[in-house]
Amino acid sequence: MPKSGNRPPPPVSRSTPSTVLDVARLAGVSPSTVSRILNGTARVADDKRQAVEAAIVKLKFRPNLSAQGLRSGSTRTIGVLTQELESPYFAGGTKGVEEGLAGSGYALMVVTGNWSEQEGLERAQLLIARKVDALVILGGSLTDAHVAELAQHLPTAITGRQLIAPGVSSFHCDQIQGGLLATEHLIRLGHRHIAHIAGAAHHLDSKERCDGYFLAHQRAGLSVDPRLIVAGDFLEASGERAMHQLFEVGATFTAVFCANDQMLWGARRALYRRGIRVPEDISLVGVDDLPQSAYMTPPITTVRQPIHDLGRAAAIAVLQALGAAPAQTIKHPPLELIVRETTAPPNTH
Amino acid sequence: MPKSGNRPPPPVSRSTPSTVLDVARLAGVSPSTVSRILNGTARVADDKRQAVEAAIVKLKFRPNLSAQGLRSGSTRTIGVLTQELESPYFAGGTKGVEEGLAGSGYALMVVTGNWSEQEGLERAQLLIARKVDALVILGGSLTDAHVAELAQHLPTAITGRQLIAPGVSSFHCDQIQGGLLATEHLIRLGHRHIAHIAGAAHHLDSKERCDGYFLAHQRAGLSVDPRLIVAGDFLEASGERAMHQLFEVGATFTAVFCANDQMLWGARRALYRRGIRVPEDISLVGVDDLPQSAYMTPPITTVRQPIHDLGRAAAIAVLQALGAAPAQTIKHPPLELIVRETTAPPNTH
DNA sequence: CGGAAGCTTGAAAGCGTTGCCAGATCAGAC
DNA sequence: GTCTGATCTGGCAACGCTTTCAAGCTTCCG
Repeated sequence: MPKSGNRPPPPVSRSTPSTVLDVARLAGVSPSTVSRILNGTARVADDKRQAVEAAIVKLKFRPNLSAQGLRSGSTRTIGVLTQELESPYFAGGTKGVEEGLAGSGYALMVVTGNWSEQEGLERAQLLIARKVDALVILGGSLTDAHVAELAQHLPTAITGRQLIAPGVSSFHCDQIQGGLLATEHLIRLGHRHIAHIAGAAHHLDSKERCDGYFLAHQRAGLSVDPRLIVAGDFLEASGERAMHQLFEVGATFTAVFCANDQMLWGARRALYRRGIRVPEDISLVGVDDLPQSAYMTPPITTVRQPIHDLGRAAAIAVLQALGAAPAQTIKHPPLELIVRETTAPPNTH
Repeated sequence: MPKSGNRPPPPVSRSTPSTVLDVARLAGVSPSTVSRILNGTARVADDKRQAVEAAIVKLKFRPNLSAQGLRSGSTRTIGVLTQELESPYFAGGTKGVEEGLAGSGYALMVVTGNWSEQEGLERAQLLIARKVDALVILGGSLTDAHVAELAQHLPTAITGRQLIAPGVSSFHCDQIQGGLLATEHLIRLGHRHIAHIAGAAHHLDSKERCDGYFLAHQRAGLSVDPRLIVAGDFLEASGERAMHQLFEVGATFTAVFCANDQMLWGARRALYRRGIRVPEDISLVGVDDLPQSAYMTPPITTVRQPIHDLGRAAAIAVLQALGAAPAQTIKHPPLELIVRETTAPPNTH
């Protein structure tokens, strides 16, 4: 049993921080002048400015954000609703938001919705109760209506879907295209029996990627064996389960398109368990290009999702809505197929 | 080029939220009474309480946190200093903190130090400037002195090191033990030439794990070839580099203890590139047991770090310091070896 | 029946900041 | 020398909330 933390830390005395009034007194000016210098609201004589700046340094003065918030109504905080901190995909999005906010003076308040509509909504409302200045929603279990309703309270940006509503910016990649890219790659390699492990049933992304899968087949004049499509929930375990299922139905296939990398990892483990080689026996393509995918064995072929850029774009969009960033159109890169080593021509023994 | 976000969202009008005064007026009482009901500060007659509660619901009243913060000095926010949002290890810690805070009414403000002492310190100070009520530091590039100095301003908890200082709780697992567990496992399997890919040079964890590695050898009466120790920085790329280096020096080894899983992933890719089998030719052990490690091929043998529990413990500790959680000793599980499939007896061909 | 004690309630001050308004200062023009 | 206008500065109120203080009311005891 580790013993750390078993004894309470010794208490400590903390000094009261200084206020504008302290600074004003030390500099021999009024609080208003200090405020003006702090915010650049008006011209101030050079000697006073210097006196004030010296006093600020001397007293280590930092404006009280609660007071500023109360006065101005702005907390200089952006709320982020994500699904799960440990999901590499959403972590990437959150990081993108952080990057987009860098240097803006805005801080991040992160809450998680745990993939649940109910919980996501509650947490988002918590964020609003805390008076965050804007909301960034990453992906989503929330309905469009909910998002629109939240956006009535504050500027909102959402990634992973297209949503036209007052006060909301949305950033989204066409996931049909993602399914298309992945499946066409497989078809081009010569695969004719391609299975699909789909994402969570009610998610738009799942549907779109599946549509892309069908579209690729259609364009190639290929038909799809419906037994080759099995549902997952975007998590590793479901991918593993799905892969085993695929073998149980007994349909033949030489490749699998997984609706995301995490499910692909699970599927890959199922294959490993069964002693089936990748890509010699079965090819695998995923979606997302999570950081770990490049380090899997073999490294994974996948459709890169610009999740970083989407997060950054969302951050910049709300900053713009807040007047804290120059208005200009925000771009992000498109989906891109990253060919690594889980795909090869089918094994025609 | 995706077109999302190219047009600014339509503006929206937002109504002003209601205040205690509105509630008081509607309920026919004074603001003081409303406050008393909100905070349970004093007994209030039942009829007034009901009137106030009805008014709160009717007006959808939510207390303004900035005002509360200004008045009471508490923002009901805990600052978390992490290294990097996308690191699965630190994401796990952050999640632990979130769990520990669940239901406490405190929210999370996360900043990242990017592995840098300088940046970490700046971000922590930002958190303090924002008047977070307490600080949780995950792992760390900060010196003990810095942490102690931060703790003068607010209750602080830190994971990943033992630190006795006024106002700080620390939660830590003995990493010598970690190195020992991993290396002894290898020795027990029969390995006699074990390489070590060490972590970032100035990190205590790196040193301790390396010490454990030596200790295990010493206990088994084995000597260590110093050429078998090569430094990394805890990131995947460094593990890959280190593994190639190991082959270049020409010393023989049949197993590698990697100071964390991420470097192990890199090392494993180097092995894959060289066509060397795991675990038949080379055994691999890591530390952390990141979620992805179980899905690598083959699944990774590693020393599980209870990072979740450490984060949760840290959260509870600061809650206690804040008087928001019952005082009791906080426990967390010890390090544990998870034997999966990257280790086997050495190949004695 | 008077007064002490206890309970509930309202008035008001103030947390630290900002922004309006008005006063002060100064330069320049007549 | 006086007046106008521009420029700079201080006073003061207010943001929404909590909390102290004291007043009003009830109850109970002598």
